[in-house]
Amino acid sequence: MPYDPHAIEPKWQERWLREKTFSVKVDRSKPKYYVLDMFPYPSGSGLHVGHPKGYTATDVVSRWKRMEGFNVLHPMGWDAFGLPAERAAVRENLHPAVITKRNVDNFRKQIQRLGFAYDWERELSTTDVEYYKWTQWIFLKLFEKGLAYQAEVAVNWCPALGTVLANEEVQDGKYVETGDPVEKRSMRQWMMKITAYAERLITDLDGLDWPESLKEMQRHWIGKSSGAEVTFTVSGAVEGGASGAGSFTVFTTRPDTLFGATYCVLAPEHPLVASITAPAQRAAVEAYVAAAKHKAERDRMADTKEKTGAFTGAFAVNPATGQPIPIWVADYVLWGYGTGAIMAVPGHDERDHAFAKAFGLPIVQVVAPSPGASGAAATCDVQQAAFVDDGVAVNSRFLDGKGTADAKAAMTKWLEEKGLGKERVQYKLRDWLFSRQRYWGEPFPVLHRADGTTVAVPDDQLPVLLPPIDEYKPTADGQPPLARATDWVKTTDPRTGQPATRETNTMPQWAGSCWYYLRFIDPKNAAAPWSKEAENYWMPVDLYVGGVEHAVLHLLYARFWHKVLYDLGLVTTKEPFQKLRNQGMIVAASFQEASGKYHYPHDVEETAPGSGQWRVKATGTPVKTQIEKMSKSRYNVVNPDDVVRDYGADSMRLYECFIGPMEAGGVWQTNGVEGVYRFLERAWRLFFTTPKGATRDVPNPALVERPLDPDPKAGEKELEKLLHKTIQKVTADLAVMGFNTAISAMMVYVNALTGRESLPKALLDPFARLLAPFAPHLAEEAWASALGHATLIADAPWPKFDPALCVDDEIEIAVQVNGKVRDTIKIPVAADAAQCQQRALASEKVQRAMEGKPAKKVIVVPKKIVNVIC
RNA sequence: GCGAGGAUGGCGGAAUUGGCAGACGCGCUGGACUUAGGAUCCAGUGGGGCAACCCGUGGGGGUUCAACUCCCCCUCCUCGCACCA
Repeated sequence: MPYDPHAIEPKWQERWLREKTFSVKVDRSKPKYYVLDMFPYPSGSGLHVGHPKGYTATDVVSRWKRMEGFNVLHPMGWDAFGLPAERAAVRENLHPAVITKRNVDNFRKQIQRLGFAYDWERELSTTDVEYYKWTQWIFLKLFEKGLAYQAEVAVNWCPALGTVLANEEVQDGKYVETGDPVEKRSMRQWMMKITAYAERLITDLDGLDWPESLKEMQRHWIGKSSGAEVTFTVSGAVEGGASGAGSFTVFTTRPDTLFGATYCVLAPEHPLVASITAPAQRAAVEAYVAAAKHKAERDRMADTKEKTGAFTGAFAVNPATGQPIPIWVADYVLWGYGTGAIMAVPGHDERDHAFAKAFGLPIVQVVAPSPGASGAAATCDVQQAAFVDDGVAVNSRFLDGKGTADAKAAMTKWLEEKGLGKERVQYKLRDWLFSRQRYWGEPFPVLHRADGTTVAVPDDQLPVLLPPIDEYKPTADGQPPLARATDWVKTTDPRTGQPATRETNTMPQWAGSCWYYLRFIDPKNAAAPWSKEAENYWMPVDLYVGGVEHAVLHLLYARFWHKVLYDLGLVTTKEPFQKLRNQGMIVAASFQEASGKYHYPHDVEETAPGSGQWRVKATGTPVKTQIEKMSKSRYNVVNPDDVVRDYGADSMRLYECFIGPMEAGGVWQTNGVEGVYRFLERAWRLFFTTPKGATRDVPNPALVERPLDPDPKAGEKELEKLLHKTIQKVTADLAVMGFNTAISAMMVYVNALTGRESLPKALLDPFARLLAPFAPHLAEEAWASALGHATLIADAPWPKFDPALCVDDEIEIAVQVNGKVRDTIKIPVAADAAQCQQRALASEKVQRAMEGKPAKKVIVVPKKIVNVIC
């Protein structure tokens, strides 16, 4: 029986588990390496081949680092709170914990089948009481610092579900999953003051080894902009008599254009709107504000082309010109950003320009193109289009002639001197809405006392357990599910004996994932979330791998909590994840009829090989093929269990690596799995053979314990060089996670060894170790049964290469004539330029290409190329 | 609209960062072994041409002895963000 993954894989997996091979402890005698996967949400549908792409990458790295002598921490756990389990609980009438356990067991089994080197002793779930106890504890740290607070905020409320929804879950005023209508409602919610950390969340990005695009996304999300705030007083001289009381402040990044501010706009939610609106305008303004209220914020942002608004009848004084300018209400000004009010400079802002055009407001030019400008930056007709580039101030009295940067500074200084404004930095980032009206999440460890104050549950009474309830639905009067546990809700404050009620909101799913990487370093600690010793040794995470979909939310929330913990002296690193890489998404072909109906890949066939035309096998209906994201509804999900069943875990792992660069994603193709499977078979046959008539493989008799044959004709010295080059290549590729090219190099090596009559073990022993991080089961089997080692290859040292053996004595270089390759010549690697030139010119092909003309110039790049110019 | 990334054989992808484009794998073609092959092994495989050669890295221009790689312009694709003042 040839290579049979099923005969060897379970055996080694059991042994790794039994011997706790990958369980690690703090060991100061070794350098540490902490490799972390973004832990999964254990869904009911199980793993698909996309998950293990990242897991395989981290596993290869952790096995390699381990062989390099590092003490490698590589844990796995479950981000298991969340809505899907709660919905399934309602559907199946089971407790969400039961559903969760079922899903976790399934995920664990699926993951273990792939032979990952996880320290399963550290497994955790965010739903474990011993885990969420500490999530609550950390929450209280934030609460005590004033970073967790309650506020009335506008939320997306879905009456049908009885819960608030995240912005991403709402589209066109409907819940994306069910289509139930969603309305805006003002509710008391828990908020996290992440905005207090905005500046540090931006600056500390600089020191991180993360994809630049991802850092950029976070910077944009935080959205820092510098400018000034300017105070406008409402002028009393209004026709119809709106009282001139009040003033408002605007934020602008272009204080230099203040002279061009020809009107102001308040957001519909701005409190001043009601008080300044003139009687004659009242009906129109109120109608406009009411209409704006009904538009979801997302919709409001969606149609940016049509500008709408209403004139309040009031005027403000432009502090620079002293002139009254009208105050409008318009929904293009957002209440949630800046001050909810703007000064409009239609000459130099596209939105203001569009609005001014729509309502016939004056447009004034206050910036002219710089003298040296060209192209778009040089043309300027502000009546036609806003000029938004930097330039030179005009029509701006004391600013005239100043460049934009100077003008900004001068105007800001002027405003400060007059007490009319000041410099200001503004962030797009808003505080984090931290509560959900759901059951399956961490209860807030707080008590609302009868006197209206909210206090922390004392540390020694943590955890606040999720109470059992009869139904996982909101109450009839719209309270969250936890309100059903009336005995639990009603309690007393242990410090004062005062009656109190418990919080019925729960924390969002992000809470548990904000600190799991810290629990992994000391998961069984009952006295503290983690020990100082463990934190000191293991942190920070050296390599964190996950999907880009967490680019902002999870990674920003976790960084925020980490910084709070840092300020509290609970962690010693400013940032949790030093190096981060994204794995690409795996997609697959799907097959769809013209009617839109999808078919499984095994239900369709190609009309003729290579035709690219496909049809349904049973009916002959033509289907179109397309490459799409894997999803159940598209019938194109590939389950890793099936791949393991057909080809084994090692092939699955290898294909995940070989499909392309790790961060690039790729198309899943069964043929590709067959390709790596064949490679493993060839590798296997170097170590084992099946004797005639035998059912079991025996060590390959060609494997011999002897020194390499020095005779060049034997070719073994050449193979030794190839071995060292392969070690060099694979090692270098691992360092940059270039798994696909590392495997390619190993394929070349195996192809070179294949078919040889005699195989000195010196050529195979290091190769088995190279292969071990990628195909650990096969490597262990070869290591033990064919090479005769008693210890695990997982503990073997990583092979070293001899740089001297990585260079050839003689190399082939190309010879060009006038830039075209005409010949290749073999020269000693040490040949100098003169020798190269001489050898090149001696070539017959080169001579012919030169057509008898003399060489005008010869460029020689040693070890690379010779180019003869004639 | 803004930002980032990308475009290389029939397909997935390589290319030491300016030095023989297409490593490796899939697919395909031919052959060997076979009762058989959808197993295995060997050979071939960017396009054109009998050939010498010519043409080829999305398109156009440029720099250079030499460009997938650097510069300018354009097209298309993917992913973010999107009235953020």
